[in-house]
Order: sequence, then structure tokens, then C-alpha cells
Amino acid sequence: MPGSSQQPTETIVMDDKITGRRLTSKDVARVAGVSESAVSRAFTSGASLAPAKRAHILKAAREIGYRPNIMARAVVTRRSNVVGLILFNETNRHYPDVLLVLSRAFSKIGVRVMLFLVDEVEEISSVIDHILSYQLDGVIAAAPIAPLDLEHLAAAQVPLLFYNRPGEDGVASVSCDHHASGTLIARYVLSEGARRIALIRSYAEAYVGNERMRGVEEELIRSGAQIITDYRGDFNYDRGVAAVLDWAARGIKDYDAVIAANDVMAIGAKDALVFKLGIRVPEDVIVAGFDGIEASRWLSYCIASVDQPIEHMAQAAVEMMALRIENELLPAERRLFPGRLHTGTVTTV
Amino acid sequence: MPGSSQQPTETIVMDDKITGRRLTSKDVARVAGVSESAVSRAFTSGASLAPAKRAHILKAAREIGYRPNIMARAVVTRRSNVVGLILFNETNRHYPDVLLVLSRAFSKIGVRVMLFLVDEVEEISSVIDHILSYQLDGVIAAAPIAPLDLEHLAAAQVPLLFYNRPGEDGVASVSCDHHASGTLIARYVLSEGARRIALIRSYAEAYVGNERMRGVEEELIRSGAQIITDYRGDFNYDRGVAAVLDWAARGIKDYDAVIAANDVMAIGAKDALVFKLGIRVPEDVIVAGFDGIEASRWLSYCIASVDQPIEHMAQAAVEMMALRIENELLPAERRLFPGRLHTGTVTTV
DNA sequence: CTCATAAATGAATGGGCTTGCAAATAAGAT
DNA sequence: ATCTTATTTGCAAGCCCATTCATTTATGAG
Repeated sequence: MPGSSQQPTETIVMDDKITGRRLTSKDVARVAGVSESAVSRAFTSGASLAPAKRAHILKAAREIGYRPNIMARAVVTRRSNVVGLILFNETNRHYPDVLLVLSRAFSKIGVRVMLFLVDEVEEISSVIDHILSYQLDGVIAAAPIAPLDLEHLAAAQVPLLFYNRPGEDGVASVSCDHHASGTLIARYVLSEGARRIALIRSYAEAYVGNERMRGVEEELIRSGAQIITDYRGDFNYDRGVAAVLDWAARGIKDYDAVIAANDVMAIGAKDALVFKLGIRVPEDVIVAGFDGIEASRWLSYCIASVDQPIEHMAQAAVEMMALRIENELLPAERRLFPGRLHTGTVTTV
Repeated sequence: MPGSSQQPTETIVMDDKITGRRLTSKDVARVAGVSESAVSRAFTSGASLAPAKRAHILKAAREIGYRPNIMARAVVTRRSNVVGLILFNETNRHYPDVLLVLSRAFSKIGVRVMLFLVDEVEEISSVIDHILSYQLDGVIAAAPIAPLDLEHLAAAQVPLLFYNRPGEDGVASVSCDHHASGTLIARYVLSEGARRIALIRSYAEAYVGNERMRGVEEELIRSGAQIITDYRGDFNYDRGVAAVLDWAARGIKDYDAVIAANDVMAIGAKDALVFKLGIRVPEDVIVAGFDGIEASRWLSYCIASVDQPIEHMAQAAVEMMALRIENELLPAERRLFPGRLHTGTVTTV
């Protein structure tokens, strides 16, 4: 049993600590009286190592404060346990939530999230470049990726997963069914008796906004309701307000519902209706949005909205990503999650 | 000029691409007809390399789609250009913003942010452990760190920066002056004529909330105003509502101002006052909060609040962190930023 | 055109780790 | 007790890159 005469080396260890040199597996090996490989295996679950020896090594490691260098490990295993998350600055208040939920879900399987925020479409390419430099295990993109960059990712065999952006050819994705959500909200508005609808759209390139509005319009037309005006917003509160004021300035006031491409704009619209025009919501005009952000349920708003099942989506993203990291050539699966309507009517407590 | 006869090797390159083997600096060296060192230097700004040769190498690299492996680089340079961000789940809606702004600021100096979300205090220690395993260049913590973990970080020479959590011994920090913010909001409330104040606190361990309330209370007492009741919240909307309902249930209704430890609770309180009790805000009761979140300016709320200068703070965090990464033994600086009061009165447009 | 200096280059070493392989040990069968 | 098979283990090679050092090449002065 060659394990109980380690005291003498302790001094050396202390020395290491003081010099500040980074501890390596070699240090642990010396202290524990084993080979470097053994130390490595002690930290690799599933590696062939006698349980007793593993325990001994881990104890020694803990004592001197050693932790395996994940970067070095990543170099040889080609696996970093880090995924990149590209967020395209839609300013949409919904994405911070996505980020948090996603990060939490990944951390449960020991994967960390590295953040890539993008404000301009042009930056995306260079971000992809960076991502390829870090040997990330995968990328989740809530952003449009140029075909060339798709190729680059594919060439480097980095699994890509689109978030809320399905339909891109051959790429896996998890999304909310925004089109169906549009249908849902349209039906709700109709069921409340609205027939003359005003729309606050997103900017023209916003996939999510377009899908929603497509769903809304199709359903409205199908049922014979009229879209009497619309406005192009940018997902922000101010543009929700601006939409209503713009209509008012142009003398448009006979709508009985406003549907906005997201909650924040809907909230802006409601505020403008109530505080700028003195119109009652929902008595005179119904206001509805999308995302189901927290504020959509606040008493001041209580607007109808379609929740994105963000936890489920995140969970799916994690699972799909994990699978595709294991097996890089998995066929591109697309998972679509239905949104869930919540109406503002159940206000009273 | 040995640079124009590269065509023949092109085939080999294609081969590489197809086999899917990761491209290394050796591949580039072969294609460009130079040594590996030259390739390395081509990608290291400031390295001694003839400009023409560098251009040639970069071109070759681009052609075959090579990118330096940052992980490998990190293990030799001991610098990853990644910082960790520990967010303690205060559910405070303000933190997503912090995260985004911080990430954006760091990306400007080529540093990426790796996210560590923590829900329970007990997890923090294990997160620190992970952080030490990734060879992160530094850590920004918006979370309490146990003394032992502080030691671990110090031993590994990983610079630590507290965010909105100053006062910890010997650790650098950038914070908003929450105590002064409390004074500010108290003065505002007083200046509006309020004399009988109700407080919605945070939970007892929340540093930020405590500081704010300390500032508020001191100023109120100093001026002879009365704190007629208080309630312990958790930074969430529901608890803001609950506070007001609780007071009402206990017959407490003669307060003329509510000050909450953050905006979201203040918003909840205002909603409860208006929609549950039919009390007018701000005519009958003034409501004020902290953080200056977007919603605090929405027309439905227009509550007084103290903005955190989050961009400035983020910028400072980036600078301080960069400095401390360069020089690990820099004395622990603490930067305090004043909050800026914004009142709800300028509502009309 | 020669020599001294500066700049550019490659070979070799090293950073911290994993892993194939073969040797050594343990376990099980007879 | 002996042989077979299964586990453990250490050695050495390798992952991809940066950097020191000695050597080669370019540059400028005389």
C-alpha cells in the first residue's frame, strides 16, 4: 500500500502554491505517487482506473488545489463543452430570457455558453470566424447566417442550430410556430368581436415578425375581417406608441383591435391609446401581441399574447445540440413548438 | 521571390478539406511554403515577420479555410480572451441588461463572455471550480463569493471584479452608489410632499436592496418623515402587488408614498394601488423604485426611479478588468458610480 | 564593395493534457 | 498451483500552437 508516506512532498507543494506556478497534472502525479496518465484518468469518468487509486488521486488533487486545464483538454479531445450563442440584436426583450433559460439548460449537462452579440448583419460573418477559432462544440444562432458562413461551419463540422428561424435549408432548428401563433391571436381578436384591425409589423427582414403577421393576415382575411391600416415597427416600445399616434395624425381611428408583432410594441400601443388618445382598452379597442413577456400580464396591460414555450424550446435545443455534437452527421431535424394563447381577460384576482 | 508556384499543392489542400481533418498551422505552412513558426507569427500581431510574407501566408490560410485554434493558443499563452460572468439569480430584470451591455463592451476589445448562471448560493462554489478549470482571464461576479473561493481565485491568479457589490475586502469592484441612490429617491419623495412612507424591501441578504433602503431610511429619518410600514419582497412584480394588498388587508392605508427596492416591485405596487385599491398614482400616493428599467418610463407607470449608469459601469468594468489581466497584482480599486434620478412627472408628450 | 547592425526566419522545445499500446498486475477457472 | 482472461498502469507520442535562440538575409554606413 504505497499511499501513506506523502507528507514530505507536502512542502514542495506549498512551494508551488507560493510561486504561483500553475499546478499541472504532473504535480498531482508527483504528490500522489502515480503517473501523469493516472491523474488524467482520475479526472476522466469512464477511464480505466482502480477506484481506490482514483480516490487517492482526487484527494491529492484537492489538497494541493489542482484542477484540470479544460483548454488543454479541449485541444486534444477536440471538445470544449462550450457552445456559442449568437444573438442578433433585435432589441426584442424576449431574448434575454431565451439566453438565460438556454444557459441554464445547458449548464445542467455541463455545457457552458459563450455569448456572441451582434448588432449589424455585417458583423455576423466575423463572429462566425471567431467561433470557428474557439473550438466550440456547437453554435446556436438566433440570427441569419449567410450561406458562405454555413459552409464554413459545415466544413469545420461545427453543429449549428437555428433558434426561432426554421426553414433554412438543411440546418436543424427549434422554433416556435409563429405562423400558427399568428392564427391563434387573430382568432382570439375575432372571437372578441373585432372586425377592423390595425397591425403593427416588425421591420421587413425580421423572420419572426413576418411569420406572425402572415398568420394573422391569413386568418383575418379568411374570416372576412379587414386590416384597415398597418405600421412598420422595430419591436420597441416607442414604435408601438408611434404607430398609434401616426394613425391618429392621419385620422385613422375606426379600428377595433391592434395586433402588434411583439408584446413590447403592443404595450406601447396600448399606452398610447389610453394615455394619448383616451381610448379604453380593451373596451373600445383590443390590443394583442406576441411572446408572452412578463409585462404582458401586468395589471396595467393584461394584453392578449401568445407565449413561447421557452423552457421546452430550450430543453429541445439542448437535447438536439447534444445529439448533434455526438454525431455530427445527424440529419437536420426541425422542431416546431406551438405557442399558447393567453388572454388578458382573467385580470381580476 | 518564391511565392508564385503554389498551384500544385492546391490538390492536397482539397484533400484535407474533404477528409474533414482539422486544418492546422502545419497545413498552411505546407501550402504557403514556409515554416510553422512563420504561420504562427502571421497570426500574431506584432511578431517579427516580413509584411509581404505575412500577406502571403494569410492569403494561403484564407484559401484553405484555416483559422488558428484559440484553445491551443490559450494553453501556451495562458490567455484565453474569455472572461466569466457570474450572475446570481436575483430575478432582477435589470441583470439581463447588464449582461448584454457588458458582453458588448468586452467584445469591443476582443474579449468574449462566458456565462455562469447561479440559482442557489451553494452552487457558487462549484461554479468557481469550473471557472478555474477553464483558464478564463478573469471573472466578473454579480454574486457573493465565499472567502475560500476568493482564495482559490487569488491562488490561481484569476482577477476578480465585483459588480454592484463593493466593500468586499481587497477585491476590485465597480458599482452604482446604491446608498446615495436611496438618498436621492428619498429626497425626491420628500420634495413631492410625502411624509408617511411605506417601504418594499428586498430579501434580507440582498446587498443592493439593503444599501438602497439604508439610504432611503437615513434620509427620511433625517428629515423627520415617517416610515409607517414595510414589506419584505424579492425583487419580483408579484411581491410588489402583494405588499400593497398586505397593507390593505391590515388596514394600513395612510401612506403617501411607496418606495420599493427595485422598479419591478414598484411597478407591482403601483398596479395594485391603481387596479386593486382604486388609489390614484401619483396624485394620492407617490411610487418610486430603483434601476431605471425601461418599463419604469412606460406611460402606464412613469414612476420615479434612479437609473444605474450601466454603460459607464460596463465600460469601467472592461477597463479595470483589462488592466488587471495585464497586471495581476494591481491594487484593488473600487469605482463607484452615482445613479441619476428620473422622475415620472415629465409624462406628457 | 565590405563590414556592422537590424530584421526575418526555422528548428526545436515546451504548454498541459489524452490515449494507443504493451507490460504488469489482479481475478477467475481448472 | 497454473494458465487464461480481464483490469490497471506507465511510457511515449501526439493535439495545435507560441517562442527562444541561433542562423540567415536584408539594410545602411563607410
